[in-house]
Amino acid sequence: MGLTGANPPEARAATARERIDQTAYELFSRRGVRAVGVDEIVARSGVAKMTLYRHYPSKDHLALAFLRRREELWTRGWLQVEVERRGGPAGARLLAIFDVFDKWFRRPDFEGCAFINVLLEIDDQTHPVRRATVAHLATIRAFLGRLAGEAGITDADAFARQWHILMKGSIVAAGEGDTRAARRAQDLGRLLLVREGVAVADAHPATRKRAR
Amino acid sequence: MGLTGANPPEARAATARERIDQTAYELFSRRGVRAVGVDEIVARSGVAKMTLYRHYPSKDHLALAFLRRREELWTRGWLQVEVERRGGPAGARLLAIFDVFDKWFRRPDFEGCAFINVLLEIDDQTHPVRRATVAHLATIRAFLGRLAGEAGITDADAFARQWHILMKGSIVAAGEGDTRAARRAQDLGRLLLVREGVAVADAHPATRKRAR
DNA sequence: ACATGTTGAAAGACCGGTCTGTATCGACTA
DNA sequence: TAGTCGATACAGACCGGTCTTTCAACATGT
Repeated sequence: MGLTGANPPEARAATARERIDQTAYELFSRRGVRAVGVDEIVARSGVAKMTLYRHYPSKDHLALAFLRRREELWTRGWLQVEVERRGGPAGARLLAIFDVFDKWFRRPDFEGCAFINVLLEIDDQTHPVRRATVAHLATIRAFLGRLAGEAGITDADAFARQWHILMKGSIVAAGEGDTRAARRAQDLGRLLLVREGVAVADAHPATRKRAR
Repeated sequence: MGLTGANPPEARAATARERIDQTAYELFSRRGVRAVGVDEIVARSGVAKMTLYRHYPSKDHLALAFLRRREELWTRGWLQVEVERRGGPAGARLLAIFDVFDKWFRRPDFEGCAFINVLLEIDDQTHPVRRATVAHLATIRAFLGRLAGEAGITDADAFARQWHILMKGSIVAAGEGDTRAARRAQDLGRLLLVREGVAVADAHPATRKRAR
């Protein structure tokens, strides 16, 4: 059939597909799924339109692939790696999420959370792309639940949902232009950890509130 | 010139404009600005397209008018009224925000926060519609700052920004489908009020955490 | 009271552009 | 020679925005 060659068996196909995936990642991450047309993806990736539609039967399928890639690169490959790299007890790693966010929010090309962006731009609750964003957000919450369990918190799911509210709220605030949003959410997170009986180091002196 | 009649001087014009405004409000609130076309607004409001474009020179102007109306009806006419109606000290009214949100989140036609929705669907930071959403969100924060001042909190702006993070985070969580998001955020808010030295009533027994 | 003129609004055709998705064709290559 | 890919044109729908036609309500002159 000649489908698999000798040297680059699917290297050429992977090359074209990878160019599509990477371009879609960059554009969808920043501007959402609806606001970016396939023509722009085709033009920027230097690929034929038919090539795109041979790899993905529709734009929605490409959007789903983008969300999977976003989880792979952002959630797992960046957020979780950066947090775990900082090590320490689980409580410290939970707080470290907002250290990572702080750097993220200050990047001039801050693009926001693609899962939230896509979630809010699709009204239809049954749309598969919207459902996928909900699932990917649940993946993030599962990571939080794991850390909560490690920290000895009994109701890890409730804790993870509260922590996730802090994360999502700070991301929207950063989108509004508040570059200190991560520190504000971290301060709230510290209060929650203390209430849950998790040992927590003091805040950095510069941002520490006066002692009660 | 006959521009102003006797009985309905501009009553007919106001009727047409009001139908446009109301239809735009319903559609934009739920689906955002980009996803709704002017043709649909024209069709659903039973108005001629030219009538719309005589009142608003462009769709963006209609979007700006919608955001103003949203602040008038939602922020001032609903949220602030419902919160103030519950009365009590400022701390209790801050917590009451999440009582109001709790009812809101449980409504089957929950539509989310239009300001957040529009904010996230426009990438261009200089776009006037996007800037308007930022301003309208600041209006909400000003309300929070007023309550914080009443509660005797020194840095009312920082407090308002933290409280707003809780509100926005819970709204996104509700959009994901978490109907308990308001209670989770309220619990975090209570921790913040206590830390700030504001007297706070205990949580409702049903949702109260075991005593520390 | 009646004819006349003005005006706002509804209906809908229309314009150029963009959307997703398809079809075609030519070049290159294994 | 078969199969992939890029380039391009195209189809059909929809986008924001403009324009024309038609009609009904009103103001005015006599």
